[in-house]
Amino acid sequence: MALDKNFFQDVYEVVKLVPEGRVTTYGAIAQYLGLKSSARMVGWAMNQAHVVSGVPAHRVVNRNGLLTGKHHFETPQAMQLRLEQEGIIIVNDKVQNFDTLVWYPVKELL
DNA sequence: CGTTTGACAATAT
DNA sequence: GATATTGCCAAAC
Repeated sequence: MALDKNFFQDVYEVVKLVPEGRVTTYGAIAQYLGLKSSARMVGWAMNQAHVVSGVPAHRVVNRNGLLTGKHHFETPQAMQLRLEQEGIIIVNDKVQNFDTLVWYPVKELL
């Protein structure tokens, strides 16, 4: 984890730690980094995520379980497609069983 | 160098 | 319950 200096780097590491078939939220990541409501920075970081390889940004959704950032993917369908590929059911751009699939780094890695 | 905005979230009205 | 406001940090303008 190592919060060197790059906020983004930490975000990427946490996202990489997300288990397959599982999703996380911006707030969860922000919380894990010690912040409380700077989920926007996480979103910012994800904007750069497409530049970095190995960052499963498709596993990051908003606290509502909605695929808000699908538009930032190669194709808007890529996000939903990848999630479904991992066994996650997406309906109307929303993660089904989100409560069960959500993965909190603070809680799991603690 | 000051202002705006961004893949959000939590609180307040 | 839904809309409006605030917080947070960094990058783009």
